[in-house]
Amino acid sequence: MKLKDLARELGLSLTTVSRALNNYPEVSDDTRARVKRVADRVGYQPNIIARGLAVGEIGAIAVMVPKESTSYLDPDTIEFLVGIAEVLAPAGQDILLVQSSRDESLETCRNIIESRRADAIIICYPAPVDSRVRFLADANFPFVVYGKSRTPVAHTWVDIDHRDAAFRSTAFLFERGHEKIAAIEGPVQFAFAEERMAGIRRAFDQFELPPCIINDTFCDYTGYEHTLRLLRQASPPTAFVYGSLLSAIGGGRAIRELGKQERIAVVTQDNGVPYLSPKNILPRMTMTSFPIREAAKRVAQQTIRMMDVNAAIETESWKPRLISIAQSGRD
Amino acid sequence: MKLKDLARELGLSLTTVSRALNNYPEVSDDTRARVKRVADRVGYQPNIIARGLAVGEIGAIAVMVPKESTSYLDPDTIEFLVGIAEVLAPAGQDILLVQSSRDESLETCRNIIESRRADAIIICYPAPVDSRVRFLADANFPFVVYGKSRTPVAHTWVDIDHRDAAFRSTAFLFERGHEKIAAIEGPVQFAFAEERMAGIRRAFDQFELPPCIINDTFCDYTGYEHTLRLLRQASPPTAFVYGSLLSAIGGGRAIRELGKQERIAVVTQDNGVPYLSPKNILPRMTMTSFPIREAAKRVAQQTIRMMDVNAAIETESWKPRLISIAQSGRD
DNA sequence: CTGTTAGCGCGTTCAT
DNA sequence: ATGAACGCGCTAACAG
Repeated sequence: MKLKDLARELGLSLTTVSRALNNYPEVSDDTRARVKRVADRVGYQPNIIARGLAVGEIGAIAVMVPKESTSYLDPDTIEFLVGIAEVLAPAGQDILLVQSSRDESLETCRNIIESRRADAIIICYPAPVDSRVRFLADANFPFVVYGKSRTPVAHTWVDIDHRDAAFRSTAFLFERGHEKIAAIEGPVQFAFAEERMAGIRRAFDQFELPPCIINDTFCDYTGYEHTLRLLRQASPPTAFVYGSLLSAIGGGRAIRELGKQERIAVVTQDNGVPYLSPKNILPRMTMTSFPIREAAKRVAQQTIRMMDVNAAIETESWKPRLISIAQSGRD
Repeated sequence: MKLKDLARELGLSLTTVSRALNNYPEVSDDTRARVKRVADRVGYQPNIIARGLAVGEIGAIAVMVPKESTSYLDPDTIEFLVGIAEVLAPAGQDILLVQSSRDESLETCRNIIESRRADAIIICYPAPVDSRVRFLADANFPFVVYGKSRTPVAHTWVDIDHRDAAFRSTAFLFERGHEKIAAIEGPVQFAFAEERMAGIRRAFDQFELPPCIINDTFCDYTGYEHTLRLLRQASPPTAFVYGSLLSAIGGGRAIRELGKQERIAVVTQDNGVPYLSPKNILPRMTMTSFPIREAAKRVAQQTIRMMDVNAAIETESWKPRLISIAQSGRD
């Protein structure tokens, strides 16, 4: 069923039918009513491609999430996607899920905008300096970044204040008398990892101690292995900071295995993933917490806003709550 | 940069350039080479929409996943999506992520095919009798279902043998002397839940005991609450079967809280989600295991196959492994 | 208020 | 081997 068929059935011209369906003001109310009624009855659906070609929009937004060869869509990324979907679906925008590894990300990005596969792009977890940002800004293509990068181009982004969160996490432990603290953080190829490291370093500087930071993929076994290794050292840490609950879970396992769960303090970043409840984890952990789903909603709203031709650039930084848990430690 | 621009740049006609890029046999080799070289240099990308309009294909496959009001994309669904993406991305097919609740799913489905938003549809977790199956089959639209439903229409599907897995899980416990077994299973609106219940009932029948099955959303707190409630009964179960690791995690927490982790046996279904490692869970659990990511890959391959006009209908059922863990129990 | 006409960018017959 | 012309289904100027 195409527009032409519908027009023939109604005895109207193609144009009038189109206008009636798209709520143009110049069609009479009863014509519009009649058109819509019949369209509804015969189940007419406009061909989205033809419409896209005519209007120059496709009704979809691409979400670029990182793909590393050994990795998977982690729970945080998923929660992010869920938040995006919650805003975009009611807005009638489809989501184009695009995974791309670091070195092909610019190419993928180009591909999306030149083939007009999407009307806007959301970049999730940018690199410290991300080539896509300049490219998209130059191309004047609507985009929003989830993550504060150092890319020297004005652009709209939303992020959690990772630097502040990491600083407070570390300081929290220092203030409780810990002197040997280890941080298990994410890969340096991501901006947020850099931000967290800056916060952690500041805390170490302030308490005049040399930093101990490890960077690796966030997942159970990396958290486990690094923690185990560190705890087996001659003078092991008495406290750990984890950049992700995933690593913290693995780290917690290592701590339990060594029977140290009463003597090691832990602070972790928590993104509020419902099924990764810290309640299940031992040892108990203090956390900096911000629901990534809410951040994602803001990203989506900003993206819709940026699709307006003369939208201004905005940035948003959200501070996580510190949820202090009575736990073991040196004090 | 459009085809016309490229043609002008090359001093060739639009047609020839198009044919050269699409590997038509009638263009001379050096013309083709020259065209491709220049296209590559100037970064020409065909407009996917215009191409779609001309060819009648859009280069995207819709994945319909259930959305329940209180719920989120759970880890299993995500792993499923990852598997889909692993196959579809290299095949040059985009993924259109579509969440829809049960009662609007048929409408959403219609919408997708009538507006030609996608070239094929993947249905994830069908209802026991799913209206979309008949609709898509009637419309002769390519689709594959992840999940064995009772819909009386021949169609291509891929699934894990849930009935067998659930039967073996339950029988495993009976054989170890348990007589009071409770099953925490998924919502009956999904076909897989029905399948699992059939398997569980068969085990109960075989051992001539009345079944105890609870149906609820799979998540931490439902697992927790049902388990807690049951364990506080007058004569509580000595063993639990969980349809999902998510519920099992919550259930395990309830068991630990009551200090019964040495006396309760647990069997769970495990979909091989990397970050939900059962290694972190107490009490230890026996599991029926099958990587949902692998199943998803099969689904994606089947979908690509079904996009061929005269593809035959195929069905695949995969048996999970039973991974027996030495654990507490009555024996 | 309604209809006619011209694109949107590409693939593809039909000529040459 | 190459090009001109048409159509995919729809929207948007431009008439009337």
